[in-house]
Amino acid sequence: MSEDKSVESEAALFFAFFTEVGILAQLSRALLESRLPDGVSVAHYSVLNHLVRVCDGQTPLTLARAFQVPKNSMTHTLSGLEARGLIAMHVHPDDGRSKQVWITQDGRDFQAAAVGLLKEDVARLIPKLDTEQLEELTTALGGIRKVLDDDRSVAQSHAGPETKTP
Amino acid sequence: MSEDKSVESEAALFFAFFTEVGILAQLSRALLESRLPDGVSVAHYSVLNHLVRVCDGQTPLTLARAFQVPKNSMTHTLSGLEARGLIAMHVHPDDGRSKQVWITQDGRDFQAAAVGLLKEDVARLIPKLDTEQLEELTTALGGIRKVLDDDRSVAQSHAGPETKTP
DNA sequence: ATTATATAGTTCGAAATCGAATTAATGGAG
DNA sequence: CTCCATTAATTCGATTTCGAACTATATAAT
Repeated sequence: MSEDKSVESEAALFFAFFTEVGILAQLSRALLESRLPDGVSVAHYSVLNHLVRVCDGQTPLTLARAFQVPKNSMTHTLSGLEARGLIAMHVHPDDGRSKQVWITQDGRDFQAAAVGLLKEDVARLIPKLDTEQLEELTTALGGIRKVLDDDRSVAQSHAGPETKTP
Repeated sequence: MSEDKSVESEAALFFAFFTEVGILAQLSRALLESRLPDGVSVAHYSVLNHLVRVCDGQTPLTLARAFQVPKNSMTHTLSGLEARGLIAMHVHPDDGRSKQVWITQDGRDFQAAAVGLLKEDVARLIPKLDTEQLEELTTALGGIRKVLDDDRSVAQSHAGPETKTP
């Protein structure tokens, strides 16, 4: 094998990798979506999950950065959750411009129930997957994520200073 | 290490993996989107790319399946491309219900130019990535994709018979 | 031939997403 | 204290996405 691979083949590999990532993301997203009750989107579920598993009391902007979405998208998602009584938002005690997002008991109950919705799917799929490989892949993907994430500060002419990862 | 991992930790790994996949997909998608000219979406670009790199003359439904999107979404994407003169659609000679999608010379020119839009990004990122690892990862992800894809036929109560992968 | 069923594509309405402009609050410079 | 630049969140408008209903062709059964 030639050590000095052509730029083209490297680029092709680059695209193939991200194509595969994109397809996998779409497949898993579609599966999750099909399991969620009507009116609750993947975005809703993800935020609720984050509030339970990481922590609540964060600001909308912090959440937007954590999920790599524009802050107005997060506003929309949060207002949906608030309308359903799954979260509560209060003015931030230290900064009148900002808010704190707290999960409610209903929100916790919902999240706990939602985890079970995928139980069957996970049980069916796990035996078909190599758990050890999955672990290695997760680590490796995390590394690539970091590379891309760090690069975002560098990427020229990408105007928007908003939406940066923590 | 215990051979008999708990279901919970396996499920957690499962979620961690797909979370990582989702974040990577969003990052790469956002980068691509920021490079495309105004009015051309990632969906437009992907279809155009497919027509050049795989083949044109396929039907909208075939394309929808290839991209894992509902057929009406593909209709929308294709009409955008047609309005820009990047593709042409004709009634299928063998089936009056169906159509054939052909890329135009303008479409080919556009696709050729678009590849260059990401050249800088690829050149900047490739040195930060392990090419060999990227290759292994792509293969491994493809395997997992296949597992998920095959599983879709099994996944109970997933009503929609439409949108199946070729 | 006629009818029923299935398939390809479109239309329609609802929801999600996001860039840009807007409003409100903060914090610093003079 | 006042002004001004900055930051957090929202609102607005345009686009994308998708499920469900619809139209038209095609295929099979009788």
